[in-house]
Amino acid sequence: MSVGRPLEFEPEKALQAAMEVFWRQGYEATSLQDLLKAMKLSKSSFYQSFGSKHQLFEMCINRYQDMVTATMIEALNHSSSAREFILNSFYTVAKEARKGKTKGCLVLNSANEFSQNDPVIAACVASGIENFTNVFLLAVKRAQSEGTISTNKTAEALASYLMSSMSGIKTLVKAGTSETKVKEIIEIVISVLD
Amino acid sequence: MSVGRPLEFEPEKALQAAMEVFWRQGYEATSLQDLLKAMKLSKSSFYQSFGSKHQLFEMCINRYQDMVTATMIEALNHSSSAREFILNSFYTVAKEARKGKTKGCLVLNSANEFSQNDPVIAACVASGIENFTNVFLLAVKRAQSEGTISTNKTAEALASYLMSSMSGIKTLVKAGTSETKVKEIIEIVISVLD
DNA sequence: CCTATTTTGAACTAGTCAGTCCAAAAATAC
DNA sequence: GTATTTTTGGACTGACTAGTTCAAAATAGG
Repeated sequence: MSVGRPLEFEPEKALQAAMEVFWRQGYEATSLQDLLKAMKLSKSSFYQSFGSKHQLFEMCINRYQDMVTATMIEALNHSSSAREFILNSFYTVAKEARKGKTKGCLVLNSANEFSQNDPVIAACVASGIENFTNVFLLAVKRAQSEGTISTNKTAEALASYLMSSMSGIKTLVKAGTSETKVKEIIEIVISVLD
Repeated sequence: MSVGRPLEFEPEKALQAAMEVFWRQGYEATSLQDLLKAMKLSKSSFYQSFGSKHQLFEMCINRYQDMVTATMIEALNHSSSAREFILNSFYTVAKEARKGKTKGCLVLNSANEFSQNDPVIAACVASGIENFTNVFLLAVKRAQSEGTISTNKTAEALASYLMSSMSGIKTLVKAGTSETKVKEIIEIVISVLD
Protein backbone atom coordinates (compact mmCIF):
# COMPACT_ATOMS: atom_id res chain seq x y z
CA MET A 1 0.00 0.00 0.00
CA SER A 2 1.50 3.33 -1.08
CA VAL A 3 1.39 6.28 1.23
CA GLY A 4 1.23 9.84 -0.07
CA ARG A 5 -0.42 11.61 -2.92
CA PRO A 6 -2.19 9.24 -5.29
CA LEU A 7 -1.90 9.33 -9.08
CA GLU A 8 -4.13 11.90 -10.72
CA PHE A 9 -4.25 10.06 -14.02
CA GLU A 10 -5.31 6.47 -14.62
CA PRO A 11 -2.30 4.53 -15.89
CA GLU A 12 -4.50 2.11 -17.82
CA LYS A 13 -6.37 4.87 -19.61
CA ALA A 14 -3.16 6.74 -20.33
CA LEU A 15 -1.59 3.61 -21.81
CA GLN A 16 -4.66 2.99 -23.91
CA ALA A 17 -4.59 6.59 -25.18
CA ALA A 18 -0.89 6.33 -26.05
CA MET A 19 -1.53 3.06 -27.87
CA GLU A 20 -4.13 4.71 -30.04
CA VAL A 21 -1.81 7.57 -30.99
CA PHE A 22 1.00 5.18 -31.95
CA TRP A 23 -1.55 3.05 -33.78
CA ARG A 24 -2.81 6.00 -35.80
CA GLN A 25 0.49 7.76 -36.50
CA GLY A 26 3.31 5.25 -36.14
CA TYR A 27 6.29 5.55 -33.81
CA GLU A 28 8.51 8.08 -35.58
CA ALA A 29 5.67 10.38 -36.55
CA THR A 30 4.49 10.56 -32.94
CA SER A 31 6.11 13.27 -30.84
CA LEU A 32 6.35 13.38 -27.08
CA GLN A 33 3.94 16.32 -27.16
CA ASP A 34 1.36 14.21 -28.99
CA LEU A 35 1.63 11.59 -26.30
CA LEU A 36 1.43 13.99 -23.34
CA LYS A 37 -1.66 15.60 -24.81
CA ALA A 38 -3.42 12.28 -25.42
CA MET A 39 -2.37 10.79 -22.09
CA LYS A 40 -3.21 13.95 -20.19
CA LEU A 41 -0.13 14.02 -18.02
CA SER A 42 2.96 16.12 -17.52
CA LYS A 43 6.41 15.44 -18.86
CA SER A 44 7.79 14.56 -15.45
CA SER A 45 4.95 12.20 -14.71
CA PHE A 46 5.48 10.63 -18.10
CA TYR A 47 9.14 9.82 -17.55
CA GLN A 48 8.54 8.69 -13.99
CA SER A 49 5.72 6.34 -14.97
CA PHE A 50 6.78 5.09 -18.38
CA GLY A 51 10.55 5.58 -18.62
CA SER A 52 10.87 6.73 -22.22
CA LYS A 53 9.04 6.96 -25.50
CA HIS A 54 10.60 3.70 -26.60
CA GLN A 55 9.65 1.83 -23.43
CA LEU A 56 6.13 3.17 -23.65
CA PHE A 57 5.88 1.94 -27.22
CA GLU A 58 6.99 -1.48 -26.11
CA MET A 59 4.23 -1.52 -23.49
CA CYS A 60 1.70 -0.35 -26.05
CA ILE A 61 2.53 -2.96 -28.66
CA ASN A 62 2.43 -5.72 -26.05
CA ARG A 63 -0.86 -4.45 -24.70
CA TYR A 64 -2.27 -4.27 -28.22
CA GLN A 65 -1.16 -7.79 -28.96
CA ASP A 66 -2.73 -9.19 -25.79
CA MET A 67 -5.98 -7.33 -26.39
CA VAL A 68 -6.35 -8.40 -30.00
CA THR A 69 -5.42 -12.00 -29.28
CA ALA A 70 -7.98 -12.14 -26.47
CA THR A 71 -10.66 -10.58 -28.67
CA MET A 72 -9.91 -13.07 -31.45
CA ILE A 73 -10.12 -16.04 -29.11
CA GLU A 74 -13.39 -14.83 -27.68
CA ALA A 75 -14.82 -14.30 -31.16
CA LEU A 76 -13.72 -17.79 -32.14
CA ASN A 77 -15.37 -19.30 -29.06
CA HIS A 78 -18.60 -17.44 -29.74
CA SER A 79 -18.78 -18.41 -33.41
CA SER A 80 -21.22 -21.06 -34.51
CA SER A 81 -18.45 -22.60 -36.59
CA ALA A 82 -14.71 -22.06 -36.77
CA ARG A 83 -14.98 -21.47 -40.50
CA GLU A 84 -17.43 -18.67 -39.86
CA PHE A 85 -14.94 -17.04 -37.50
CA ILE A 86 -12.29 -17.02 -40.21
CA LEU A 87 -14.65 -15.60 -42.82
CA ASN A 88 -15.87 -12.95 -40.40
CA SER A 89 -12.32 -11.88 -39.59
CA PHE A 90 -11.71 -11.09 -43.23
CA TYR A 91 -15.03 -9.48 -44.03
CA THR A 92 -14.62 -7.20 -41.04
CA VAL A 93 -11.48 -5.78 -42.65
CA ALA A 94 -13.36 -5.31 -45.93
CA LYS A 95 -15.94 -3.21 -44.09
CA GLU A 96 -13.16 -0.96 -42.78
CA ALA A 97 -12.34 -0.07 -46.39
CA ARG A 98 -15.62 1.87 -46.47
CA LYS A 99 -14.51 4.68 -44.21
CA GLY A 100 -11.50 6.65 -45.44
CA LYS A 101 -8.87 6.33 -42.77
CA THR A 102 -7.91 3.05 -41.21
CA LYS A 103 -5.24 2.46 -38.62
CA GLY A 104 -4.56 -1.11 -39.69
CA CYS A 105 -2.92 -3.39 -37.13
CA LEU A 106 -0.33 -1.92 -34.76
CA VAL A 107 1.78 -5.08 -34.90
CA LEU A 108 1.86 -5.22 -38.70
CA ASN A 109 2.37 -1.47 -38.94
CA SER A 110 5.37 -1.84 -36.65
CA ALA A 111 6.72 -4.76 -38.67
CA ASN A 112 6.77 -2.43 -41.66
CA GLU A 113 8.06 0.65 -39.86
CA PHE A 114 10.92 -0.98 -37.97
CA SER A 115 11.83 -3.92 -40.20
CA GLN A 116 14.61 -5.52 -38.21
CA ASN A 117 16.25 -2.22 -37.33
CA ASP A 118 15.15 -2.45 -33.69
CA PRO A 119 15.73 -5.84 -32.02
CA VAL A 120 13.42 -5.12 -29.07
CA ILE A 121 10.48 -4.12 -31.24
CA ALA A 122 11.28 -6.92 -33.70
CA ALA A 123 10.77 -9.40 -30.85
CA CYS A 124 7.43 -7.83 -29.91
CA VAL A 125 6.32 -7.96 -33.53
CA ALA A 126 7.39 -11.59 -33.97
CA SER A 127 5.57 -12.58 -30.81
CA GLY A 128 2.43 -10.72 -31.91
CA ILE A 129 2.35 -12.38 -35.29
CA GLU A 130 2.94 -15.75 -33.67
CA ASN A 131 -0.01 -15.22 -31.34
CA PHE A 132 -2.36 -14.13 -34.11
CA THR A 133 -1.27 -17.05 -36.26
CA ASN A 134 -1.89 -19.43 -33.35
CA VAL A 135 -5.49 -18.29 -33.09
CA PHE A 136 -5.90 -18.96 -36.80
CA LEU A 137 -4.26 -22.34 -36.23
CA LEU A 138 -6.78 -23.14 -33.51
CA ALA A 139 -9.60 -22.09 -35.82
CA VAL A 140 -8.32 -24.08 -38.80
CA LYS A 141 -7.86 -27.22 -36.72
CA ARG A 142 -11.36 -26.90 -35.31
CA ALA A 143 -12.84 -26.22 -38.73
CA GLN A 144 -11.01 -29.20 -40.19
CA SER A 145 -12.42 -31.44 -37.48
CA GLU A 146 -15.84 -29.87 -38.03
CA GLY A 147 -15.46 -30.73 -41.71
CA THR A 148 -15.87 -27.19 -43.01
CA ILE A 149 -12.28 -26.77 -44.19
CA SER A 150 -10.37 -29.10 -46.49
CA THR A 151 -7.73 -31.32 -44.88
CA ASN A 152 -5.52 -31.57 -47.98
CA LYS A 153 -3.24 -28.88 -46.52
CA THR A 154 -1.70 -28.83 -43.05
CA ALA A 155 -3.40 -26.66 -40.45
CA GLU A 156 -0.05 -24.95 -39.76
CA ALA A 157 0.48 -23.92 -43.36
CA LEU A 158 -3.10 -22.72 -43.70
CA ALA A 159 -2.84 -20.65 -40.52
CA SER A 160 0.31 -18.89 -41.78
CA TYR A 161 -1.36 -18.41 -45.14
CA LEU A 162 -4.35 -16.73 -43.47
CA MET A 163 -2.06 -14.50 -41.44
CA SER A 164 -0.16 -13.49 -44.57
CA SER A 165 -3.38 -12.85 -46.49
CA MET A 166 -4.78 -10.77 -43.66
CA SER A 167 -1.61 -8.71 -43.64
CA GLY A 168 -1.73 -8.09 -47.38
CA ILE A 169 -5.37 -7.08 -47.31
CA LYS A 170 -4.76 -4.67 -44.44
CA THR A 171 -2.02 -2.95 -46.43
CA LEU A 172 -4.24 -2.62 -49.49
CA VAL A 173 -7.04 -1.17 -47.36
CA LYS A 174 -4.60 1.39 -45.97
CA ALA A 175 -3.64 2.23 -49.53
CA GLY A 176 -7.27 3.07 -50.28
CA THR A 177 -8.51 -0.03 -52.12
CA SER A 178 -12.31 -0.13 -52.42
CA GLU A 179 -14.52 -2.45 -50.39
CA THR A 180 -15.72 -4.18 -53.56
CA LYS A 181 -12.19 -4.96 -54.67
CA VAL A 182 -11.24 -6.18 -51.20
CA LYS A 183 -14.23 -8.52 -51.12
CA GLU A 184 -13.18 -9.89 -54.49
CA ILE A 185 -9.75 -10.66 -53.05
CA ILE A 186 -11.19 -12.25 -49.91
CA GLU A 187 -13.34 -14.59 -51.96
CA ILE A 188 -10.24 -15.97 -53.62
CA VAL A 189 -8.33 -16.13 -50.35
CA ILE A 190 -10.99 -18.26 -48.70
CA SER A 191 -11.45 -20.43 -51.77
CA VAL A 192 -8.36 -22.40 -50.78
CA LEU A 193 -10.21 -23.57 -47.67
CA ASP A 194 -12.69 -25.60 -49.75
CA MET B 1 22.41 24.94 -72.97
CA SER B 2 23.27 26.35 -69.55
CA VAL B 3 26.14 28.72 -69.17
CA GLY B 4 28.19 28.93 -66.01
CA ARG B 5 29.50 26.50 -63.48
CA PRO B 6 28.22 22.97 -64.08
CA LEU B 7 26.71 20.69 -61.43
CA GLU B 8 29.29 18.83 -59.40
CA PHE B 9 26.92 16.00 -58.53
CA GLU B 10 24.93 13.78 -60.85
CA PRO B 11 21.21 14.38 -60.29
CA GLU B 12 20.29 10.84 -61.33
CA LYS B 13 22.77 9.25 -58.95
CA ALA B 14 21.74 11.57 -56.16
CA LEU B 15 18.07 10.70 -56.66
CA GLN B 16 18.89 7.01 -56.70
CA ALA B 17 20.87 7.35 -53.47
CA ALA B 18 18.03 9.26 -51.80
CA MET B 19 15.56 6.60 -52.91
CA GLU B 20 17.62 3.91 -51.26
CA VAL B 21 17.79 5.79 -47.96
CA PHE B 22 14.01 6.33 -47.90
CA TRP B 23 13.53 2.72 -48.93
CA ARG B 24 15.69 1.46 -46.08
CA GLN B 25 14.55 3.82 -43.32
CA GLY B 26 11.15 5.20 -44.25
CA TYR B 27 10.24 8.86 -44.60
CA GLU B 28 9.96 10.04 -40.99
CA ALA B 29 13.03 8.17 -39.81
CA THR B 30 15.17 9.79 -42.51
CA SER B 31 16.71 13.15 -41.63
CA LEU B 32 17.93 15.78 -44.02
CA GLN B 33 21.48 14.99 -42.86
CA ASP B 34 21.03 11.35 -43.87
CA LEU B 35 19.98 12.47 -47.32
CA LEU B 36 22.77 15.00 -47.83
CA LYS B 37 25.34 12.42 -46.84
CA ALA B 38 23.97 9.78 -49.19
CA MET B 39 23.41 12.21 -52.06
CA LYS B 40 26.79 13.86 -51.55
CA LEU B 41 25.63 17.42 -51.95
CA SER B 42 25.29 20.54 -49.85
CA LYS B 43 22.17 21.83 -48.20
CA SER B 44 21.81 24.75 -50.60
CA SER B 45 22.26 22.54 -53.64
CA PHE B 46 19.68 20.20 -52.17
CA TYR B 47 16.97 22.82 -51.83
CA GLN B 48 17.79 24.37 -55.17
CA SER B 49 17.64 21.06 -57.00
CA PHE B 50 14.93 19.17 -55.13
CA GLY B 51 12.78 21.75 -53.35
CA SER B 52 12.16 19.98 -50.07
CA LYS B 53 12.34 16.65 -48.32
CA HIS B 54 8.71 15.99 -49.19
CA GLN B 55 9.11 16.82 -52.86
CA LEU B 56 12.21 14.66 -53.05
CA PHE B 57 10.29 11.77 -51.54
CA GLU B 58 7.59 12.18 -54.14
CA MET B 59 10.23 12.00 -56.88
CA CYS B 60 11.78 8.94 -55.25
CA ILE B 61 8.55 6.99 -54.92
CA ASN B 62 7.61 7.76 -58.53
CA ARG B 63 11.05 6.78 -59.72
CA TYR B 64 10.87 3.56 -57.71
CA GLN B 65 7.48 2.74 -59.13
CA ASP B 66 8.59 3.28 -62.71
CA MET B 67 11.74 1.24 -62.20
CA VAL B 68 9.99 -1.72 -60.60
CA THR B 69 7.16 -1.73 -63.11
CA ALA B 70 9.66 -1.70 -65.98
CA THR B 71 11.69 -4.49 -64.39
CA MET B 72 8.56 -6.58 -63.89
CA ILE B 73 7.43 -6.13 -67.50
CA GLU B 74 10.87 -7.07 -68.78
CA ALA B 75 10.95 -10.16 -66.56
CA LEU B 76 7.51 -11.13 -67.82
CA ASN B 77 8.58 -10.74 -71.45
CA HIS B 78 11.69 -12.82 -70.86
CA SER B 79 9.87 -15.65 -69.08
CA SER B 80 9.24 -18.88 -70.90
CA SER B 81 5.68 -18.81 -69.58
CA ALA B 82 3.60 -16.19 -67.81
CA ARG B 83 2.91 -18.63 -65.00
CA GLU B 84 6.61 -19.02 -64.44
CA PHE B 85 6.96 -15.26 -64.15
CA ILE B 86 4.35 -15.19 -61.38
CA LEU B 87 5.92 -18.07 -59.48
CA ASN B 88 9.36 -16.51 -59.82
CA SER B 89 8.12 -13.19 -58.44
CA PHE B 90 7.02 -14.91 -55.26
CA TYR B 91 9.98 -17.22 -54.78
CA THR B 92 12.33 -14.27 -55.19
CA VAL B 93 10.73 -12.72 -52.11
CA ALA B 94 11.14 -16.01 -50.24
CA LYS B 95 14.85 -15.92 -50.97
CA GLU B 96 15.08 -12.46 -49.43
CA ALA B 97 13.93 -13.97 -46.14
CA ARG B 98 17.33 -15.69 -45.95
CA LYS B 99 19.35 -12.55 -45.27
CA GLY B 100 18.36 -10.65 -42.15
CA LYS B 101 17.38 -7.19 -43.24
CA THR B 102 15.03 -6.55 -46.11
CA LYS B 103 13.82 -3.19 -47.31
CA GLY B 104 10.57 -4.54 -48.69
CA CYS B 105 8.83 -2.44 -51.33
CA LEU B 106 8.99 1.34 -51.10
CA VAL B 107 5.41 1.73 -52.33
CA LEU B 108 3.96 -0.75 -49.84
CA ASN B 109 6.15 0.62 -47.04
CA SER B 110 4.76 4.07 -47.81
CA ALA B 111 1.19 2.76 -47.89
CA ASN B 112 1.74 1.57 -44.35
CA GLU B 113 3.66 4.59 -43.10
CA PHE B 114 1.35 7.30 -44.46
CA SER B 115 -2.00 5.54 -44.57
CA GLN B 116 -4.19 8.26 -46.02
CA ASN B 117 -2.67 11.00 -43.88
CA ASP B 118 -0.88 12.55 -46.86
CA PRO B 119 -3.01 12.98 -50.00
CA VAL B 120 -0.03 13.55 -52.31
CA ILE B 121 1.78 10.41 -51.20
CA ALA B 122 -1.49 8.48 -51.10
CA ALA B 123 -1.91 9.22 -54.81
CA CYS B 124 1.64 8.02 -55.55
CA VAL B 125 0.99 4.84 -53.59
CA ALA B 126 -2.33 4.16 -55.29
CA SER B 127 -0.77 4.66 -58.70
CA GLY B 128 2.14 2.36 -57.80
CA ILE B 129 -0.13 -0.43 -56.65
CA GLU B 130 -2.26 -0.02 -59.74
CA ASN B 131 0.78 -0.36 -61.98
CA PHE B 132 2.08 -3.45 -60.19
CA THR B 133 -1.37 -5.02 -60.30
CA ASN B 134 -1.62 -4.28 -64.00
CA VAL B 135 1.56 -6.23 -64.66
CA PHE B 136 0.09 -9.16 -62.76
CA LEU B 137 -3.09 -8.72 -64.80
CA LEU B 138 -1.09 -8.92 -68.01
CA ALA B 139 0.64 -12.05 -66.73
CA VAL B 140 -2.58 -13.73 -65.58
CA LYS B 141 -4.31 -13.05 -68.89
CA ARG B 142 -1.38 -14.44 -70.83
CA ALA B 143 -1.14 -17.48 -68.57
CA GLN B 144 -4.85 -18.11 -68.91
CA SER B 145 -4.58 -18.01 -72.69
CA GLU B 146 -1.49 -20.24 -72.46
CA GLY B 147 -3.60 -22.65 -70.43
CA THR B 148 -1.33 -22.68 -67.35
CA ILE B 149 -3.75 -20.84 -65.06
CA SER B 150 -7.35 -21.76 -64.38
CA THR B 151 -10.04 -19.58 -66.00
CA ASN B 152 -12.66 -20.19 -63.34
CA LYS B 153 -11.79 -16.80 -61.77
CA THR B 154 -11.54 -13.46 -63.57
CA ALA B 155 -8.07 -12.24 -64.46
CA GLU B 156 -8.78 -8.94 -62.67
CA ALA B 157 -9.66 -10.63 -59.39
CA LEU B 158 -6.66 -12.93 -59.61
CA ALA B 159 -4.30 -10.01 -60.30
CA SER B 160 -5.54 -8.13 -57.22
CA TYR B 161 -5.28 -11.32 -55.21
CA LEU B 162 -1.66 -11.76 -56.27
CA MET B 163 -0.88 -8.14 -55.39
CA SER B 164 -2.47 -8.59 -51.96
CA SER B 165 -0.63 -11.87 -51.37
CA MET B 166 2.67 -10.32 -52.39
CA SER B 167 2.08 -7.48 -49.97
CA GLY B 168 1.29 -9.82 -47.09
CA ILE B 169 4.32 -11.96 -47.71
CA LYS B 170 6.59 -8.91 -47.88
CA THR B 171 5.35 -7.78 -44.49
CA LEU B 172 5.94 -11.22 -42.97
CA VAL B 173 9.45 -11.29 -44.41
CA LYS B 174 10.13 -7.90 -42.85
CA ALA B 175 8.87 -9.32 -39.57
CA GLY B 176 11.52 -12.05 -39.75
CA THR B 177 9.53 -15.06 -40.95
CA SER B 178 11.80 -17.91 -42.11
CA GLU B 179 12.31 -18.83 -45.74
CA THR B 180 10.79 -22.26 -45.16
CA LYS B 181 7.63 -20.82 -43.71
CA VAL B 182 7.36 -18.26 -46.52
CA LYS B 183 7.69 -21.01 -49.13
CA GLU B 184 4.90 -22.92 -47.39
CA ILE B 185 2.68 -19.86 -47.69
CA ILE B 186 3.58 -19.28 -51.34
CA GLU B 187 2.65 -22.84 -52.22
CA ILE B 188 -0.86 -22.23 -50.94
CA VAL B 189 -1.06 -18.81 -52.60
CA ILE B 190 -0.26 -20.24 -56.01
CA SER B 191 -2.52 -23.25 -55.52
CA VAL B 192 -5.51 -21.08 -56.43
CA LEU B 193 -4.06 -20.69 -59.91
CA ASP B 194 -4.58 -24.40 -60.68
C1' DC C 1 40.79 38.73 -69.61
C1' DC C 2 36.08 39.81 -68.62
C1' DT C 3 31.36 39.08 -67.88
C1' DA C 4 27.41 36.26 -67.10
C1' DT C 5 25.77 32.28 -64.82
C1' DT C 6 25.61 28.88 -61.56
C1' DT C 7 27.24 26.10 -57.61
C1' DT C 8 28.76 25.86 -53.13
C1' DG C 9 29.78 25.98 -48.16
C1' DA C 10 28.91 28.18 -44.14
C1' DA C 11 26.42 30.98 -41.18
C1' DC C 12 21.93 31.64 -39.52
C1' DT C 13 16.82 31.21 -38.48
C1' DA C 14 13.38 29.63 -35.43
C1' DG C 15 11.37 25.79 -33.98
C1' DT C 16 11.16 21.06 -32.13
C1' DC C 17 13.20 16.87 -30.28
C1' DA C 18 13.68 13.63 -26.17
C1' DG C 19 14.99 13.77 -21.72
C1' DT C 20 16.46 15.82 -16.79
C1' DC C 21 15.79 18.19 -12.61
C1' DC C 22 13.77 20.46 -8.74
C1' DA C 23 11.02 23.07 -5.70
C1' DA C 24 6.26 23.53 -4.62
C1' DA C 25 1.78 21.46 -4.09
C1' DA C 26 -1.15 17.84 -2.66
C1' DA C 27 -2.82 13.95 -0.28
C1' DT C 28 -2.17 10.25 2.81
C1' DA C 29 -1.38 8.00 7.63
C1' DC C 30 -0.85 8.94 12.13
C1' DG D 1 -1.67 19.33 12.73
C1' DT D 2 2.46 17.14 11.39
C1' DA D 3 5.52 14.10 8.97
C1' DT D 4 5.90 11.41 4.97
C1' DT D 5 5.35 10.26 0.34
C1' DT D 6 4.36 11.19 -4.20
C1' DT D 7 2.78 14.09 -8.05
C1' DT D 8 3.23 18.11 -10.63
C1' DG D 9 4.38 22.02 -13.69
C1' DG D 10 7.85 24.56 -15.35
C1' DA D 11 12.47 25.71 -16.27
C1' DC D 12 16.30 23.91 -18.42
C1' DT D 13 19.59 20.82 -21.24
C1' DG D 14 21.92 20.18 -25.62
C1' DA D 15 21.19 18.34 -29.68
C1' DC D 16 18.81 18.08 -33.81
C1' DT D 17 14.96 19.67 -37.18
C1' DA D 18 13.85 21.62 -41.93
C1' DG D 19 14.57 25.42 -44.39
C1' DT D 20 16.78 30.32 -45.86
C1' DT D 21 20.19 33.47 -47.28
C1' DC D 22 24.39 35.14 -49.23
C1' DA D 23 28.91 36.13 -50.52
C1' DA D 24 32.70 33.69 -52.52
C1' DA D 25 34.31 30.36 -55.79
C1' DA D 26 34.15 28.17 -60.12
C1' DT D 27 33.34 27.70 -64.88
C1' DA D 28 31.55 28.74 -69.25
C1' DG D 29 31.26 31.79 -73.57
C1' DG D 30 32.92 35.74 -75.80
